[in-house]
This record gives sequence, structure tokens and C-alpha cells, in this order.
Amino acid sequence: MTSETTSATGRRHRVTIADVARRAGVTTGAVSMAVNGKPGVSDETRRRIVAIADEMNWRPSHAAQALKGKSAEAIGLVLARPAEVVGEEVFFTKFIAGVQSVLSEHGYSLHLQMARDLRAESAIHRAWIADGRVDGILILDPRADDPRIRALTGSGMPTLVVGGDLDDDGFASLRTDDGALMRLVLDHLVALGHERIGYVTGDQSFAHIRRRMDAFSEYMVDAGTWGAAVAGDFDPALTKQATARLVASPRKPTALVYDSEVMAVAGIAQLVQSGLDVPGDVSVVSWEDSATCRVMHPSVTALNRDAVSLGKSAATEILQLLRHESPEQPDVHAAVVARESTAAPR
Amino acid sequence: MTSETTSATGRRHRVTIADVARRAGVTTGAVSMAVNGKPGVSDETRRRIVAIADEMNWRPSHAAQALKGKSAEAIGLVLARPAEVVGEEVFFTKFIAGVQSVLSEHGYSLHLQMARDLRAESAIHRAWIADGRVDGILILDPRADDPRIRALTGSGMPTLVVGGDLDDDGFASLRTDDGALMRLVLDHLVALGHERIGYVTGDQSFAHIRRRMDAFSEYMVDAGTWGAAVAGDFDPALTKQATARLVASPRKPTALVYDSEVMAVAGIAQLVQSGLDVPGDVSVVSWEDSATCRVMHPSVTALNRDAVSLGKSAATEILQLLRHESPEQPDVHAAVVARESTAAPR
DNA sequence: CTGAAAGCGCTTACAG
DNA sequence: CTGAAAGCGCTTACAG
Repeated sequence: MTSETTSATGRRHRVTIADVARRAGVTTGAVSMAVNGKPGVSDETRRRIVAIADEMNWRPSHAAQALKGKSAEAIGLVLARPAEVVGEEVFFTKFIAGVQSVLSEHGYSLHLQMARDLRAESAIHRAWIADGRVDGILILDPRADDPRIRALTGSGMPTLVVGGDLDDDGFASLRTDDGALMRLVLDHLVALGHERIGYVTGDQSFAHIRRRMDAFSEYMVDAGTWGAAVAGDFDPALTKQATARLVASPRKPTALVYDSEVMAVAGIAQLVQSGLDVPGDVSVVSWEDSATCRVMHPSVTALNRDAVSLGKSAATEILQLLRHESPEQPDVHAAVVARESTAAPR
Repeated sequence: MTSETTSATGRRHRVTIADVARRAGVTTGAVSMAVNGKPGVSDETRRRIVAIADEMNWRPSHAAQALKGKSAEAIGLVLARPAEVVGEEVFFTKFIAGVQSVLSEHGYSLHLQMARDLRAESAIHRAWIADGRVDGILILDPRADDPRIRALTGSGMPTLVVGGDLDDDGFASLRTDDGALMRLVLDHLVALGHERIGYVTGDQSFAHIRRRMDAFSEYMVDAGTWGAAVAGDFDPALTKQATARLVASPRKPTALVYDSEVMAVAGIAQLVQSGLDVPGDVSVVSWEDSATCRVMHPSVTALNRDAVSLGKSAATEILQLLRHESPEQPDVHAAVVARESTAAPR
């Protein structure tokens, strides 16, 4: 339990490789080779040195290792969304928990920062890179012609775009097949008999929201159903407005899809206030599952994307990138969990 | 924009203090003094050196500085709750956002990790300390006789217990006056005319939950109202059971207090399922405000603790601890936001 | 005010 | 297989 010794002056001393070497009667070089499993010492000596190092509770100094050019063993992630949204939407924390679980298994840590906007996010990226603080960067919520990606181009920093579409610009991306997910959601509604469907979207500048919108339109065309998408911007107040507008339409939709669980809750509240019954008059699907969806009354049918798995996949993939392994696109499980908020239209 | 030069071999080189010194025609020592504002160089030389360093886009190497014993300029925080809970409860992210905003203003970063339990949390603390990765540690959700605090005792690591009660064991704590908050909540209900009040609690091993329970009991005694507390453990299923039990009581409470917003939502769902009207039959208060509370139907009366401010206060206070300033107990604003879920009993 | 040097804790090429 | 030394990028005492 003594990872520190106290010198005569009372100052705490870190146990260094030199202390271990002295005690073992070898040089610091030998200790380094022994503990790092490098050739250069006999098996017996190695065992003896390692035992002594353990006993003295020696831990290598990260700073010294970093100075010798060892990698930071860390991945960076900046969240450039308002704290309110990050806090209210269950996706982020689950995603982060997934990322961290895989990284820590591999001895990597996650540098997480919040930023007020994309410019601030890029500034943090630059600082990390200049400092050699991270070995790789994760980008969330890519935009069309994303400025963060442009800024990172040429930096040589391994970057994984989560929810990206293509392996653009030489950056790897963990694709989320938002089109397929949208079809999953719409299949569920159409199977119930819905023919007029509304979609209240999140921030339309996000590439993955655009892909959902495209899939929504195509589905409407192919199936001949009536559909309309209105911007809700992940904002409860806007979501309520969008909902009111949709149900006021002459083609009054019988089902609504919301881009987040907070939006779905807001939408349901608006419907109830408008005197409409859920699911009697309007069915509702949330694009994200949460405890609230499960326990609300009515409980909310939700697309369960398993954000924890998505986080794990992102971590696995960026670690593969660092090792120059060909990243395999993992299969993130997703399914529509049918609950009380969806039913056949009457 | 070139923080790196490319050598003849094509390898990227970091711009070092030696590069700046060479270009300025001085020694590295002079550069160090110049950029750090230490005496030892003339004002003119300093200006010239700083200008050259800027022009070359020089940034000090964190690793080298750390090796020289410079502090890590980082604070550590471990979240030892299941990812589900961290993700579902809005408190954590808001708290973290508040912490980060203050830390980054002061050039500090936040090391954030999730852990599966308190033992794992302590292991992370030890690793951070051994590595000199953090200058201070934040502890959330203190327990009675908290093992994390015991483990940190004697480490010399500045530690702030958030939601602690006293400055126990030589550790500073950011007190949250849970007793006063409970009285605020109960005052709201009693003012509406409630005389039988139920309280569905979170994890009762948490010190702050115990304090709320104590305040609840005392209030009942002093006011002569009927009250009962039942464990809900922050778990929606348990919360529903506790709710069902309370409303089945012969003394059927007319108002229920829940220790989190997810619990409140679960409780309301249970009440509605039991055929009870909110607030007609039972009023409901959530101990935490969120978008869901605002937008749900009925909207939920909530105690708004302003978790962002709490995070800012925690960061401010631990920075004061590091500077050996006497930490002033900041006032974190809190209020009951009355919404549709509370009304006079009928 | 400036220069030359030691040293933080490691790793790694180079001799023996 | 082992020893002695250089060096990563800084900071800081110590001479001049």
C-alpha cells in the first residue's frame, strides 16, 4: 500500500524506476525492459524485478512515458450541444458509457468535454492535438460539409465520425443506417394500418436527420402513403408547435414520429391538450427509448437503438483504426419496441 | 498555423522550446522565463521571444511540464451509478456541464469516468493519484461512513464531497441543505391543504437521501400531518410498487413526493393505471426538474435545484481548495416550480 | 540580465 | 545478457 516513501524532509516521493533498480541491484534500463516485457533480461531476473516493482507498488509515470513519445492512450470526444439537450436526452450518456466501457478494457481513457458550438469543439480538438493528449477523436452528429472534419483534415489524427454516411475525406465513419431505421419505424405504423403519417424532426442540419428525412420521403412515395415532415429542432416548444400544425392539417395524420424521446413526450402532451387521444386518435413513436417511454402513461412505442452498443462499437472501431486494422462495421441492434402509444387508426 | 515542421525525413516534429530559442538567438532557459512571465529577461527580449514563440505556434509540452512537477490542471470525477440511471436522470449531465464550464474558464480539465460500484471508483481514484493525473477529486452521493472517503484519507489529495453534510474527516464538502429543500416541498403541499403525504425515496444508503427522510419525519411530527416514506431506490419498477402500496393504505395520502423525475413519471403512470386522477386524487412533486416535467401532461410540479449552478459551485469550491483559499459556501438557488400535478386535495 | 547545466522519470540505442 | 549514457521538452538553481 505504500506507493510513496517519505524522505527525511517529510516530502512525499514517488517510487521511481531508479528506486526499484537500486533495490534489485540492477540498472534502470534493466527494470524498464523487465516490466515492459522487452528482451534483454533473463527470465529469472525479469521475475525478480517485476516482483520487487510490484512490492514497492511502482507505477510508471505517465508524464515520463509521454515525453518519450508513448501515445496518450486516450480518445477525445466533444459534445457540442446545449447542456440542457445533453442532459435531457438519454442517448448521450448511454453512448458515453458504452465508449468508456470498451476503452477502459483496453487501458484507454476518454477525454470528454462540452462545448458551446462547433467552433469551440474544433478549438478543443486543436488543443488536444497540439498537446498530444489524445490518440484519436470521435465526432458526433456530423453535418453536411462539417467544419470540424475540415479542420481535422491533414492533422493526421485518427478520427471516427459516428453516424457518418460514407468514409468521406479519408475519415472513417461508424455508419448508422438511419434510412433502414426509418423504414423499420414506418413499417410498424403501416402494418397497423396508418396511411397518413407525420414526422417531427430534430435539427435538420445534422446529416443523420437528413438521411431520415430522405428515407421518410422515399417511403411515402413508394408506399403511396401521405406524409409530411416538420422541424422540431429537438426543442420541446417547437415540437409542440409542429405537432399542433400537423394535426390541424386537412389530411390530419393518424400517426406521428418524433426524433427524440423528449420530443415524443412533448408531442403527446400537445396532443392530449388538443383533446386528442393517444393512440385512439393519433399514434406516436419515439426515436429513442428511455425509462420515461417505458413508464409513461400511455407508455411510448420507441425505436430502441441501444446507444450503449453504439458507444461500444465506436470505441472498438477507433481502437482498430489506431492499430491500422481494417475496421469492421459492427451490427448495432435496433428494434421498434411496441407499447401503448401505437395502435391501429380508428 | 504550422505547429509542426516537417524534417527532411518527412517525420512531423513538434515545435519545441529549443526551436524557439534557436530562432530567437537565446537559450531555452530564457525562452522559458519569457513565456512564463518569470523575471530574468528584459522586457524587450521577453516581447521578442513571445512574439517568435507565437509565430512558430509553440505550445508547451504538457508531458514535459508534468515531469517537472507541474500540476495536472485537472479535476477528477467518477460516476458510480448504472449507466441507465446516469443517462435517465437529468441531474448528472447538468451538474457536469456546470463543473466543466467553471473549470475550463480556469484552464482546468475534468477527468470523468463511470464505474460500476464504489470499489471501482476508489480504484480509479488511486490510479489518478498514483499518476498525478488530477489535482483534486469530486465525490458525489456520499454515503454514511463512505468507503471512498476512507480510502482517500491520508492521500493528501484535495477532495470535495458534493452533497456532504459536515466537513468530516478533514474533507471539505459542498453542502446541499436537503432538509431545507424537503421543507420547501412540504410547505408547498401543506399550503395547498394536504394532510396525508407519502414520500417515495431514492437509495436510502445515500447520505443526502437520509437527510431528506429525517427532515420529512420531523416535519410530520411538528406539523402533525400523516406521512410515510417508502423506498423506491431510483428504480421505476420499485417506484411503482411503492406508489401502489402507499395509495392502498387506509390513510391514503393525497400527495406524493418522488426523489427524482424518472420516479415521478413512473409514479404518475402507476396512479393513472390505478384509476386515480393527478392532481384530483393525488398531487405529485418531483425532486428534480426536467424538460419532461415541463412538457408532460399533466405537467409536473418539481423542485428545481439548478444542477448547473451546483456544478459551478462545486468547481469553484474545489479550485479554492487547491489554492488554500477558505471556500465560501455558495448559495445554490432552489425553488418549487408549481405545475399541474399539484392542487388542493378534494 | 544571460549562459551553461542539471534534472524530472522514463526508454532505447550502443558498448561491453 | 548487462551497464553506462543519451535524450524526450521543459524548468530552475547556479555562475558569470
